[in-house]
Amino acid sequence: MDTFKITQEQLQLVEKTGIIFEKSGLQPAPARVHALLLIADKTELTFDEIRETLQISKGATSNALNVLLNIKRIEYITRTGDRKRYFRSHINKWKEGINDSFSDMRTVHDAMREILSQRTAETPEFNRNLGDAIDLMEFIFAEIPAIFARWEKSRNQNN
Amino acid sequence: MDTFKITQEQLQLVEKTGIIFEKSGLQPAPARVHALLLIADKTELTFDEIRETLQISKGATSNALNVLLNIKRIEYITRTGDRKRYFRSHINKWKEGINDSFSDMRTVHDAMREILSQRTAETPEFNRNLGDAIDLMEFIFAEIPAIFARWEKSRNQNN
DNA sequence: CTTTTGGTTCATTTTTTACTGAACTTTAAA
DNA sequence: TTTAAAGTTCAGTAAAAAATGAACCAAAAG
Repeated sequence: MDTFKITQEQLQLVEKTGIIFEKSGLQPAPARVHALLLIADKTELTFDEIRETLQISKGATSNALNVLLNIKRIEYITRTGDRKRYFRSHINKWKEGINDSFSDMRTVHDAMREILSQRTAETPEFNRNLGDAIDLMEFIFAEIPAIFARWEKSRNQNN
Repeated sequence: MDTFKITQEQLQLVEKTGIIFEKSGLQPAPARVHALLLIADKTELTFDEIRETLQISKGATSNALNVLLNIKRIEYITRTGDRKRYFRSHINKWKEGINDSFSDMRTVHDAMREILSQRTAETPEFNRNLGDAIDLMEFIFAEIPAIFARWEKSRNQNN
């Protein structure tokens, strides 16, 4: 196992990016693991390489990896005759990932719809504004597939 | 002050919606205050109405309202000869709000760009995938204003 | 003035979240 | 048949986030 190296700058970027991922809903350790797998020169890291690099306990490492596997932010590969798992970012499937990032918005949207359906009819202006906001969100969601398609197209032209 | 009333069902919906808002980054008390101002039949509530309805302390109420005012999720109005402030959801400015909900995505996007710029050149496939993901995000952001415009248009037609 | 209203502030406490590390499991070598 | 490697699990603890409530403040009313 050629000992994997990371620079101080990279480690700082891991912390910085980790905080951004925390804000997007990940716990601290999973956030840093995810960042590490995007930043490290080696794109496939073992449990122990992650643990040592981030200086976290086995328990925290195990938990972080399983959290990230569950939400499909990472995946792992194995090698014949090697019991270790090699974890890597799921960046090759980023398209699904981007789609997922809209799902929080969808959840809020659904909640708004339920609220509107429960509201008193005594506040027509408020209800209309709320309805408009819901409408616009729906409109945006409906447009997403077309945007993906247009992107694919503009991309093929530039190749 | 005609005592403002809320049903058990509405209160339950406040809790449920509050949890959704928590997941989108709000603290528990601000999340519930925000939900209350969307759900209550009375759309303009005073400090004490909010405090009593949600059964939270003055400190927590003060903090929650100021948090929500800062991030522009609520606003308040005053009435001549009345020292109280009447808080209400900023739903009339929901368009800006929806735009804001993309800003978390932008933050992640910017982080990804920094990561890509720092990456080793030794991993071309990984870098290309990361670059593609960044590209698609940029493409989506660029399309948003046009979507807003199309929505306005389709809306005017339906009126 | 001095009392009341409508809050704010902040030290302390409570609650929640996250991490540690030791004990355990499972598979594969030795 | 023992040892090691690669994790998992979970009780206990540490740390962080959030809420309480008493003291405070500023403006208006009495």
